[in-house]
Amino acid sequence: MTKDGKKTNGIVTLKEVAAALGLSTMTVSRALNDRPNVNPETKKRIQEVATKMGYTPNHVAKSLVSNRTYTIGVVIPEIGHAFFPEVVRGIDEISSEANYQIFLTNSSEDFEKEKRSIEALRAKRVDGILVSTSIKSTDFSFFENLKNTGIKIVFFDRCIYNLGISCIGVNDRVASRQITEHLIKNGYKKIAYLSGPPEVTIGRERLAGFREALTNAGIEINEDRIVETGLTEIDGKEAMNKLLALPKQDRPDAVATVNDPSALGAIEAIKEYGLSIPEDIAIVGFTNEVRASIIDPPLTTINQPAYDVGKRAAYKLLRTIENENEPVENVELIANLVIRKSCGSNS
Amino acid sequence: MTKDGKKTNGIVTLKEVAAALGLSTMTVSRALNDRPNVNPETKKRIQEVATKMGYTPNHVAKSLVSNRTYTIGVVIPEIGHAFFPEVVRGIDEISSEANYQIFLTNSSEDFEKEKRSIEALRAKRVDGILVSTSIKSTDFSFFENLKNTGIKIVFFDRCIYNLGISCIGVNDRVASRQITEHLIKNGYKKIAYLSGPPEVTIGRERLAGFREALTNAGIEINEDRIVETGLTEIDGKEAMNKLLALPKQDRPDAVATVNDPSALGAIEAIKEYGLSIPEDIAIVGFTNEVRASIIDPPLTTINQPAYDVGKRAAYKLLRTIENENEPVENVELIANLVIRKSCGSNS
DNA sequence: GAATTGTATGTTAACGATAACATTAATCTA
DNA sequence: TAGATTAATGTTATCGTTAACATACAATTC
Repeated sequence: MTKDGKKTNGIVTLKEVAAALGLSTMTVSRALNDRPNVNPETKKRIQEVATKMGYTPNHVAKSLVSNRTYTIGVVIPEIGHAFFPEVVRGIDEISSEANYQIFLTNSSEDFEKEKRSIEALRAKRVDGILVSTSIKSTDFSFFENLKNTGIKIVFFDRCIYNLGISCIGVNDRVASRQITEHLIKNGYKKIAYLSGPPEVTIGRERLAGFREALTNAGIEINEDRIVETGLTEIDGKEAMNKLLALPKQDRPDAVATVNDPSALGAIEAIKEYGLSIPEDIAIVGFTNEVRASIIDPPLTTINQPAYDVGKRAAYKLLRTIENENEPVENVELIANLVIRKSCGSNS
Repeated sequence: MTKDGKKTNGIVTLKEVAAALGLSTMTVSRALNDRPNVNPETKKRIQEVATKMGYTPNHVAKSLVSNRTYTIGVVIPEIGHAFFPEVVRGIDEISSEANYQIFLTNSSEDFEKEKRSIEALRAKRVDGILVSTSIKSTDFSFFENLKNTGIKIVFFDRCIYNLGISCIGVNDRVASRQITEHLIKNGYKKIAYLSGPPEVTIGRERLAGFREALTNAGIEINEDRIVETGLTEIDGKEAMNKLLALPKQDRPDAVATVNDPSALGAIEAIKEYGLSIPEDIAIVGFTNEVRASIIDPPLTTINQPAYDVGKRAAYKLLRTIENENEPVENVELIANLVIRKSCGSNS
């Protein structure tokens, strides 16, 4: 409290600025927000005093009036996967330009944490949410209910379809088919697949692309060579060890994987087993994360435009927020094949 | 508008729940916040109706009353550096446990963007800010003024000292000295250094550690072999090329670097120049990011406990927010030497 | 010069929630 | 059984800002 009985917690309010000037708060508000009908001289005086007093507008109060927070929530499943920080970089790029702040939450692939985070974001009245689902997000009704509360949502990378929610992803299925076709072109026949969890779109789509490639090439699919596993290095290593334990005639001569981390884990397993890449077993990844180009041998993979996914997703969400009639759409960005040595190509 | 003239934007308020029950908002508020003096039966009825109506508390309004947002701002200089996502993971871990949300902003090493972000965070009335400064954050008075506004701040990794602001970092100087000593122990004499920008603590401290090691060992410091450069791969490559262009007798037999990315860039330069590592030139990094262990040859480096830095920084900030008398402190976490092949050791 | 228009400013109510105080009815105390 | 206590609920004011309406006065119009 000051001596005249007014409270001061150090943060200057409009009212205090107004009192210092002998004006009403409304006039001060108008001046600081560049509204019309303020005497230019008054305005200048107000701005000077406001600056001198260290006034910062209180967006909490503004939000309460305007029902807009200029804040979006970003829900990612694993910040430790190099793909996601790049996506976040893209999201930040677009949203900071538009003067939105982002709440980042990391679910660590835990659906319960994901749900709690989203509840908290709702309570904080974010204007919209960008979501990449965890591998355990199997209860679609949660997102359906969420959507029915009226909050704007855009999925990215890992989407749930048929909910009337936009999705920004990559052409997973086609890219997966292409990289598999590349292995086939290089002469491999006994091609195995380290598949991601079927609960997420990327898991299903990439596996589907793999199957398409084999089927199109008339190669019979040996289900024993398709190993369902997780998305981490450790998962990849474990799954590869299972394949290496197969009888020699069943062992694959090439392996396609759901993503780079699992490919890196598989490479470790193959090396430890004493086999060489690509001579004994060829391998390809999916993501093109930072390690792909420097691993020995360099990993043939699919380049996923993570930064662009982030930009596009943020852009779509902002449009959905600001435009009542923004249509729901499914965007597939192009992920292209990056040929290195691990697949037996010599380029 | 509904037929009885009340507005509904889809989001249910306390007042609406109260009206539906024929109670006052206060009773409903008490019931939903588990306050005493509510009839257990009434409480149960209120909770049921609130759930049925899909009520979510409005934290914006709560914040206006309580003057607390349960929100912290995180300002990082480059989300593309693998170190920072790990730090963010640690921050998220602690803050989500304590029911705080984090605003993430990426300055891209741009001081102006950093300042704008911090202003925005202030306007959003975050309870505190975690900052790792950009390499261009040279105007210390900005942070001094910021601190004087009363907002709680904790620096991490890249700090500014003597401002009365806590800092959670690692023992950069000592670790840098140790890794240089390791090179000396391995018999190298003409040791060069790719130094980071002197504007950030890590740049100054690590260089100081390097100098200490040479001085302690009685090795004269050749200033031509200390190249000031940035923190990225490209910077490292450029700087290394300068060293490679020195007359042969001046060329270093070993290189220490400010961080792993610059070491990786330098490795590229050395390889392209046709020299081999560590036979012709040994090299060491600093960070122990994901690529360090899989590059050829594996990179000897300093393991920086990024995740722990994030946890400790978040913890310190929350304590500073919630405890009026929390002391200012400088915490140095221990970063330890990780010996691999690039330094000429055979372990 | 009365009526009109426009400019600069002020007043009141509202956003959604809670703190602080007020009321009512039931229960206890001596 | 009067008076005090407690439990359950309600009323009012407030957080910082802005929308909507209100006022005062100067400048313009006919």
